Amino acid sequence: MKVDLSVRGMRDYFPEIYHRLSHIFRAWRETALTYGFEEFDGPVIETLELYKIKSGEEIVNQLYNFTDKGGRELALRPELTPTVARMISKIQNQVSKPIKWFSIPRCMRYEKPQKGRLREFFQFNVDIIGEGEGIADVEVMSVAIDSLRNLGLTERDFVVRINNRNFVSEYFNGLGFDKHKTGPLYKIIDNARKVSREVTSAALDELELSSGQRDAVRDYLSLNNSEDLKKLDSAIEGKESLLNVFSLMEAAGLKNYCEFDPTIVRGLDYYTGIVFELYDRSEKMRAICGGGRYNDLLREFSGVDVPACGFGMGDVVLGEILSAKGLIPAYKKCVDYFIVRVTDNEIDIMLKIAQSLRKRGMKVEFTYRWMPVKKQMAKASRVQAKKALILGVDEIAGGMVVEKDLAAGKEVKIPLNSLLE
RNA sequence: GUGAGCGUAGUUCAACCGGUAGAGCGCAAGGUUGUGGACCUUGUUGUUGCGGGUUCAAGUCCCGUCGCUCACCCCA
Repeated sequence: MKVDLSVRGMRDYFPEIYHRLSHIFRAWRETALTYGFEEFDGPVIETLELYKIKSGEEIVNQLYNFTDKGGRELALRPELTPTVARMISKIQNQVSKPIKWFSIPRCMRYEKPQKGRLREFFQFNVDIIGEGEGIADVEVMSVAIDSLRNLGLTERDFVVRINNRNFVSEYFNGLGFDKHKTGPLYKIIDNARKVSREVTSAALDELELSSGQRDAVRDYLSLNNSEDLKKLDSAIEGKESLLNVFSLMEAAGLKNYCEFDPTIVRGLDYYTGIVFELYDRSEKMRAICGGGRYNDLLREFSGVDVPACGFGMGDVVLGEILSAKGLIPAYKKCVDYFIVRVTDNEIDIMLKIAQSLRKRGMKVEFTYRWMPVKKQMAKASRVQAKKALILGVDEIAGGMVVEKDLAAGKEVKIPLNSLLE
C-alpha cells in the first residue's frame, strides 16, 4: 500500500463529488441573487484575535491556528461572521443600509470528523446588516427555505423551527432563577427535543429548581405551535415579534415550512432575537442550517450599534440529504461531438473542425493518440457523446463527413463545410 | 478530550474453530481489414495500515501505534 498523504478531515473533490457541490452552490447563489443579495468573500486567513472577540479563548482549541513567519498569530477561518463584522466596520458609514450580503466560503475547523461534520466545509452565509427585527428576519429565513426548494426539497422534507431569544429569557424572568442556572437551563431546553423525557427530567433535577420553576419549565416545553403562543400572557416580551414573524411568513406563502419550537435556543450567546434552525423532517440528521438575529455582535467589532441577522448553511448535511433523496442530478460529461479519425492523417482537419464547433459552444472531444476506430468509438460512448463525427479518407476527399447519432445508432453524411467557418 | 467498531488488490468487499489470499467492478488486450454501449475469452495488481508478541503456523489471537468511521463533548 502506498502511503496516504491526505490530511485528516480534508476532502478530495473528485469530479462526481464536485458536481454535487456545484449543484448546491448554484441553487444557493441563484436564490440569494433573486432576493437582491450581493455576493462577496473575505480572506481565508484572519488574525486569531478576531475569533477571540466573539468566542473567547476556548475557541482556539477548535480552529486551525498558527504563527506565521512574521510572528503573527493567525487562523484559518472557521466561519464567516467575524469576517463580515470586520469588513462591515470598515464601510458601514459609507453604504446605505440595509446591507444584504451572501457568500459561500470554504471554512476549516479543528474538530474530530464525524457524520455530517468535517474539518473542511463550505457554508452558505446570508446576512442583512443595518436592519432591525421584523421583515428582515423573514427575508433571511425565506432565502434559506427557497434555496432548499430550489434544490427540490419540499415542506414534506424539511421544517424551519423558530424561536425568539427574548421570549425565552422573558418567560423565565421573574421566576427567580439564579443567574448561574440559566445557562444550564438553556442547555437542557436546547437538548429536550433530542433526548428522552426522562433524561430532561433528570437533568432538571440536578438544577434543584423550586416547584414553581419546575412547572414553568414544563409549561414552557409544552408550547408546541404558534396557537399555544397566542394563548399566553401578552406581557411576555418577544411573543409579539414571534407572532409577527409567523404572520409575515404566512403572507409570503411559507407558513407550512415554519413551526414554533421552544427548544430552539442555540448555544451562542450573541443571539438577541429570532433564532431558527432548519431540520430534515426525519430528524435523523443534525441541523441543515442555523441562524438568527445578533444585534450586539457588530458593536464588539466596530463599536457601533448595527443590528443584523443571518444564517449559515453547510454543504455537508445538506449534501447527504439531497443524495439520500435522489435529488442530485446524474453526473454526465455530455460531450456533443466526439471526433473519430480513421487514419492519423486527418489530424489537421480534425483540429480545425473541433475548434470551429467549440467556437459555437459545442463540447468536443477526441482521442489524443490514434487508436483503432473501434477504440475511438468506445471512448465516444464512454464520455456519453451525443454524436460521433467519423473522418474517413474517402469522405474527406469528397468534402463529406460521417455524423453518427450514438443514441439512435444511425449515421448520415454531412458536408464538411457545414462544420467549418 | 472520552468511548466503541473497523483497517485485506485501483475500488467495493470475501476468507469456517488460527493452516501460508479470493471475487465483482475497474483497467488492458482480443472476438478479421473503417463503427461504440451488451456479451464472451484472456490478462492485470497485494510487505493483509505499521511495529512487536503468542504459536509448529497469524489477515485471523494479544499489546502498542497510526489511520478511518460512528457516538459523546462541542457546534461559531
